[in-house]
Amino acid sequence: MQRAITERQKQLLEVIYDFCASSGYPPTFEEMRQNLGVSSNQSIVDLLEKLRRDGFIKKDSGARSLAILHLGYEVIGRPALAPVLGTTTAGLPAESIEIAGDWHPVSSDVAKFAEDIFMLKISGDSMINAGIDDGDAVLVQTMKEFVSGDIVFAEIGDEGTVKRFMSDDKPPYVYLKPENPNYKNILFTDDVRLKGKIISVLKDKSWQSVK
Amino acid sequence: MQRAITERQKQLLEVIYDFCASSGYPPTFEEMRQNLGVSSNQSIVDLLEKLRRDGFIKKDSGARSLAILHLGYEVIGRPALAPVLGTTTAGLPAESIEIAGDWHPVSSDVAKFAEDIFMLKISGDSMINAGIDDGDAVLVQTMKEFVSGDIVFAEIGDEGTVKRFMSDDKPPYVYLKPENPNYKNILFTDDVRLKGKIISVLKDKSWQSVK
DNA sequence: CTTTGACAAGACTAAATAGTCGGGTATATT
DNA sequence: AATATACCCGACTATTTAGTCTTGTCAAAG
Repeated sequence: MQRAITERQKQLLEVIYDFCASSGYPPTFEEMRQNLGVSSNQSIVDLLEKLRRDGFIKKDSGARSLAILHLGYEVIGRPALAPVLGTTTAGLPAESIEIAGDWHPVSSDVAKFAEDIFMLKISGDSMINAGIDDGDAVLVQTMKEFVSGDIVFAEIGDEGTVKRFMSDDKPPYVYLKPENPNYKNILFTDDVRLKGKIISVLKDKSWQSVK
Repeated sequence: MQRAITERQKQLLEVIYDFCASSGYPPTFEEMRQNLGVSSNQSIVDLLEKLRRDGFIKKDSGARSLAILHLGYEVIGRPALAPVLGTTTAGLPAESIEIAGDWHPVSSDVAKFAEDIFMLKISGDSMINAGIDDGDAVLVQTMKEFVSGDIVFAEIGDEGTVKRFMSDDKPPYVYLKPENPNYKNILFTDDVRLKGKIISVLKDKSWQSVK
């Protein structure tokens, strides 16, 4: 069960990247064959499937329907895509996260981390004093360790929410703090699972397509 | 010899852009038809030809073989660069802005505005309650009109600073408010010039290049 | 020494997709 | 009135393209 990228897979990834960079759109199987120097579709099919399985690309059905998601160890100059998982709440934890199946382009600097990054749309006003308003979007980097003061994405039961993580010497010790005086702190129970840290806040409609 | 982009052409351009942004690859004729709400291929062919003629897109033969080139009325489709102007202060307005000559890749959604966008590194803690910490970076979109509550980038004399713009009915009427109780409001004088609004906050080191 | 995974060749089929043809309307310009 | 431009319809064809099938090599792992 080898999951590290192989030399050949890396080469194909580079072929795809180079093609995109110079043409502006992704290559066909035929074009990948030529640039990789193989004569069989099956080679491409196999390699693409592995790249997809390991999260390097996304592949839909249809002509040229592939996109590079990120590169594991290399700088890539192309906007990569972060999955938009759905809408979370910055108010009362009410709404569960659902996979929206949509993708948002992120800068390639961010995309370097992208194995563990996703994007959430915020609804609610419980974090307005932290600069996160209703309608904003946040990029969440999944991680396991947090320090007091981090703004985190947490699941409470099966609901997702964004709050500030607080860890004190005195009661209530460890809790999630909404950045809005109208909301109460959320105490830590077994039901609360921290998933990641907010690394970027895209204000309101600035992240959406412009009309 | 009409060369201005028409409303319909602009709509198609937006359809293409939106499709690319969410899928990572360009749309087919069929997909463009659906998103534009027409039933004929010819409509797409015609519109594409005009967009191509006027330099908005490139079109090769083959499936999904089109790409948005650059701008006409907006920057589209490719990773753009936002100039990093330097370090501003979120503490006492102390340091003047200097061109750092550095560039940061931004997502293509942001890049649509990019003629008027720049990025600043933040030093100081005067905006911590608005979620902007020392070491963060912000994207500033230059604009001329502001509403109370906007987080703005302002020049005071020859120094740059990021604060919340406030406009009240009662004294002190119009002022810049640090989001940190340890700092005092800054009253509006002739010396204060609002330059733009913060549209994105990139937390701490998440925006830097990783090694 | 057998199995498994990565990779490849070449031929084939099914489906997606571009692109054409021959119309049409509306509006503005000359 | 005549001409040009932008835009649209619906049906049709040609081609591109993805994807499958079958077979094979090689190297590493158990």
